[in-house]
Formats: sequence, C-alpha cells, structure tokens
Amino acid sequence: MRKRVTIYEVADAAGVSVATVSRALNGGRVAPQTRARVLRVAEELGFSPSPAARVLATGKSRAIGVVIPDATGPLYGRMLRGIGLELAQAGYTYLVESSERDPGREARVLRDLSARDVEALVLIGSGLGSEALAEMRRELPELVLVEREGAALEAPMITIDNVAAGERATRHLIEHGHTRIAHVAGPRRAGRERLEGWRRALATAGLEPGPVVEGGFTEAGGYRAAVELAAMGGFTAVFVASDRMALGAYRAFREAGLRVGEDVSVIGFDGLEFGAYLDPPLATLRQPAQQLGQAAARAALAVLRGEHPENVVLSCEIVPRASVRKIGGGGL
Amino acid sequence: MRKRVTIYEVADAAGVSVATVSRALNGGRVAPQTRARVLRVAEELGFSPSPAARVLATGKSRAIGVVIPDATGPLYGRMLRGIGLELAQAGYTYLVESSERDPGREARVLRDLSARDVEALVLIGSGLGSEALAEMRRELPELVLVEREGAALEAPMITIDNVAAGERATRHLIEHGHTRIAHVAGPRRAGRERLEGWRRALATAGLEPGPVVEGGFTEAGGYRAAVELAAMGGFTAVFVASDRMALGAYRAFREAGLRVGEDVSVIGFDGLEFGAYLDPPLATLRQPAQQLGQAAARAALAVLRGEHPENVVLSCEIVPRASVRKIGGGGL
DNA sequence: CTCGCTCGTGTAAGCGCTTACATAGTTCGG
DNA sequence: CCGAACTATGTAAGCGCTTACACGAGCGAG
Repeated sequence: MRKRVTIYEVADAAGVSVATVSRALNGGRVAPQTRARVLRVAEELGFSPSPAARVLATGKSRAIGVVIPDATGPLYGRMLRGIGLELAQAGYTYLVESSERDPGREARVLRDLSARDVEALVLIGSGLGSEALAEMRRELPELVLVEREGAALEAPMITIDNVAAGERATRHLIEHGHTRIAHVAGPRRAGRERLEGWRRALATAGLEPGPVVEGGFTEAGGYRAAVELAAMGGFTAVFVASDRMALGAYRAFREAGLRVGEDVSVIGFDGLEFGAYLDPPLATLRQPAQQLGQAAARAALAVLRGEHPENVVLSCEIVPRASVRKIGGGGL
Repeated sequence: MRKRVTIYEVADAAGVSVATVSRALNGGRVAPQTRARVLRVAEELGFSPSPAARVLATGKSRAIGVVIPDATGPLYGRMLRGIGLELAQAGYTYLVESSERDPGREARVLRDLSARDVEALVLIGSGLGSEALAEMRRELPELVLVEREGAALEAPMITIDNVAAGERATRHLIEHGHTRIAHVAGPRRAGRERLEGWRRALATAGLEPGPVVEGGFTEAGGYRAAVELAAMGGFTAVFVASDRMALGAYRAFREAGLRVGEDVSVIGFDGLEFGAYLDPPLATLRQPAQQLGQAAARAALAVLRGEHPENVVLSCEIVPRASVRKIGGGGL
C-alpha cells in the first residue's frame, strides 16, 4: 500500500467538503459542474477510494466468495470467468478458494471466506454434506449452489441437466446402432445423474443396461474402470461420464487390444479441449461452464437484492466425433 | 454479512476494555488469565474480527494479489495452491485475477488489484511489456515476478530454468540416438529460453539445428506447427515446448502418417497429467508448479518484511516415456 | 520507606469513507 | 412579495478495529 490519496485531499483541492466528494463519486445529488470538478481533481490526484473504509462505512463489501473443488480444473476456470464477467458489470468482485475436494477443508474455507466480508457465497460442485452445510448455514452469508445438491437449503441452485445430457450421450450411441452399452460412472450428484440419463435412454430404447463401473472422474479411475469393463466384455459402446476418464479408458482399451471408434465406441462428457486431438477425436457433451458461472453470479446478485431467483438448469451440447462409429454388427 | 459481533460486545461480556480484547486477540501484553477469559468469551459469542476495520486501522491487509494469464491452466492452479499454502502459514490470503493473456486487460487487472488493498502483487507469466510495467510501477504495491522477464524492475524473480530444461529435453532425444531434431517453439520468455536450451544441447553434441516452428503454446498451434514440420521433413525427433502443443503435434503427425514413438520421437514440456495416457505416453519435463508458487509467496512475504530476497530458479524433472524411442537409423 | 520500574489495563484518537441532519440559497405559487 | 419547497453543500457521527499514551498497582533497590 503506497501513500494513499484520501478523500480529504481531493475535497481540499476541489474546494468542497468530503461529503460532496463522496456524493460526486457515488452518484449522489451534486451540481453537475461541481461533480465535474471533483472528478477531474480526483483523477489528477490519482485518488482511489479505500475499499476497507468503504466496507466499514457501508457494511457491504461488494464481493462474493466462490468455492471450487479443485484449482486445476479447466471447467472451474471457465466458470470463474463467467462469474467474473457478470460480477464486474455490477461493480462486484469475487474471492476464490479451493476445497481440494476435502469436506473438512471445505468447511474451513467456507468459514474463512465468510469471515472475509463476502456478501454471498457460491459453492461449486461442493462435496460437503447437506446436513453439515445446513448446520453452518446461519453463520454463513447468502448461498448459491452450483452443481451440488441442497434442495432443503432454500438457496438458488444452478445446475446443468445431467440426466438429459447423459440420456443424449447414450442416445447418440444408440442412434449409431449400438445396443450393448456400458457406462463408466462418476461420483457425487453429477455422476449419479449422468448414470440415470444413461439408464433412461436405454429404457426408452428398450435395451438392457450394460455393465457399469465407477471411475471417480479421474484419468486413473477411468483407466481402471475400462480395464475392468474390457475384461468383462459384453458391450460395443461406452458412455464415460467425463472426458478425463475417457482419456484413461482410451488407454485401457488400447492395452486390451480394442480400437476406440472401431471395436468400441466411446463418448465422454465435459467438452474439454484436448478431446478434439485424441486418436480418434473424442465425442462428448460440452458443458456450458462459463454460462453456469454467469448464471451463478446473476443469482447471487439477485439474492443480494433480496429477490428469490429461480433455479437455473442449463443443458449441454453434443459434440459428435469419430470415437463414436456406426456399428456394423460385430462387437465383443 | 450477518449481524456482526463486535469487539465491544466481547469487551462487555468479558468485563474488560476493547483495547484489552484487541491485545488478547493479537498477542499483546495481557495477563494470562485475562487473555484466557477474553478468548473464551470471544469464542462463545462467535466473534470474528472485521477485516475491513482491521485493514483500516492498521493499514495492512494481509493479502496479496496474484495475476495469472489464464484461469483454465492446470499449471496455474498448482501454483496458486503453492501460494495459498505458503501464505496461509503467515496468516495471509490472496486475491487472483486472470489477464486472459491480454496486456490491456492485464494492466487493468493490476490497477484493480492494487486498488483492492493488496500489499504485494505476484505476476505470473505476465505478458505486459517491461516498459509498461515500469511505468505503472510506482502506482503499484510490491512486485514479485514469476516466469516473466523484468530484470530492470528490481523485483524478485521466480523462474524455472527453462534453458537447462530445454537442454535436458533435447539431450534426452540425443541420448536416444537422434541427430536430426526439430523444435516446436513457444512464445514469450519461456518459449525463447526453451528454444535456447534446444540450441545449446545440439551445439554441445555438435549437431546441426533442425527446423523450428512456433506454436503459441496451444493444441491448435502445436498442430499447425507439426503439420508444417511434417511437410518439411528432415528430422527424426522433435522437442515440443509444451504438452498441449505436443498433443496437437500427435494429431498432425498421425494425419501425416507418422507414428509417434516409431517414426518420430516427441518430448513435451510441463508434465501435465494427460500425457501419461496418450498413445504413446508423452515424455516430458515436469514443471515444479507448486514449488514455484510457494517460492513466489515466500518472496512476497520477504519483500513485505523489507528484505531483498534472492531470485529463485527451480529446475524441471525429466519424465521419460514411450514417445521417445531409440533410433535404429532410418528417419524421414 | 520512598523512588522508579514494570505490568496490566483503560481512554481516546484515529484509519478513510458514507450518510443523516442541518443550513443557506433558489425558485415559485398565490 | 412572502413563505413553502427544493436544491446544493457542509457538519459530524459513526463503521470496528488498533495503538499511543496515561494511570494505578505492585515490587525491588537504595
């Protein structure tokens, strides 16, 4: 913190009182010429108001806290971008913390953030139990839930339609003639819902559900799951609940002597950039991450205005690619 | 912001003055029993000090600002983790902003962050010109530079030894019998230094430099660069300055009918997780991202203590994988 | 014993803003 | 031409902390 130029110096230089400077700066009632003069002087002096003083005086920090599960995920980066964009328009900023997918740490991070003067908290893909959250609820500021459950928390929820997207992904495989379709599932809400979508698509098409293995949303988990699947056989296509797991599955299938896109069709989920460069390019469902972030920010701002914004459900766009091929018969 | 419990209420409840409460909380001179009582009462009341008031009173925010080039990069996520870890130990926190690799936006972000009461600013991989930065220097708080140039800025610099790492990568290829080695280069300081390392390794081995094409550190850029290289021919191995570009190169080579690890050896840079799952697994140099972050945070704290920390140069670890193969002769 | 310390605590003055309230100057209907 | 109703601005009281300074009590040295 360099030497601060305070509102007093601006007031002196402009020949008015600090109250007038404050009003000129914040859109209060001031004579147009006075405002112009104050603004010019402030500019000349390089005045920039002390956020701390402002927070103290107004009781509002114009900042919200965001908790993400993992600082290294590109999806979260995009959500943050969306949040930042939306918030900036309202003159708000945000503080991020990562829970590292550790519920204990998440609770700490929540407390920490709310002790830091944030007006609202956006929880993204949080893994904290709803009971635990409910319990902390009253010591926390306003909440907005992104991609996490919490119907009982009476906080706006922003989600993507995982069920529909899972169904869409599976239908894509079905449309390509596959009838024996496996699933590499993910954990938590998102994983369960995508699984449900897979189930529904199969049911709708009158197909028997194929094998399901859990992969924890990581490359390593996807690899292990696909190794297992490959050993079991009985499918010609697989819906993998995340692109990262799909990457692991690619390797597992390769090692099992199965050519993705030939012997086995694969569709992932998320729409991460690397998918387009794989061999074969990975079909996937693109998550509207940035829009999710924007919607979350909008909801947070609405809550702060005292409104009760509706829940938002966004849908994913399918990205067809060569990893899914029309089946000619055959299979495993 | 829920109803605040202030220091006054704690003072009342504990039967002491606010000064005593403040001292008890911050390690001032207080009788041990008084301190114990104050702490207990504060705990009972759920007191948590207002950071705004504290900042206003002390003039120090215990927060530093961090500017990253891109919110979606896993490497930056790791650096932030390192920064957070180190800072937490000193009771500091940090605010992040992403410049989106836009110098204009970077300048805005810097101003914005410094207007937000940060005591220091850590610039990671910043693309802002040194002159521009020097010009803003005086309106900014203390600076720490990570992976960016700025020798003239008299700010501690934390970098990885790109030259050595580039040399190591190239030597790895040479050790596998390659003599005609191309390079897909990256932009900015990091790109130039890795290129320099490549050059040196070749010079040391008495080899002619192969073709060099710039790829902008993205998958798409790496793809384009490799398409170009494949058309030119004249090499059996290529050092690609980033894993993401290497991914693009994989596809380009594939499309050109070249098998990576057979017809052409590839070594990347960064050590991103996905590399292990590619076909063939991508040899690379692992960046000590988290350590970089920790070192940066340590440097920032040191500067705030009025010290003049030395520059830190970290080195990368080589990760040998199947994308680099012993050459049997042949080549293109 | 008394003087001068040290210790523990309290008093009060800010830190840089915002804003309710007061005041002086204008404007205008009747 | 007077008072009501504005308008533009100033005065001052906080917001919740920290901290310099003051003060009384207890204590060892002379």
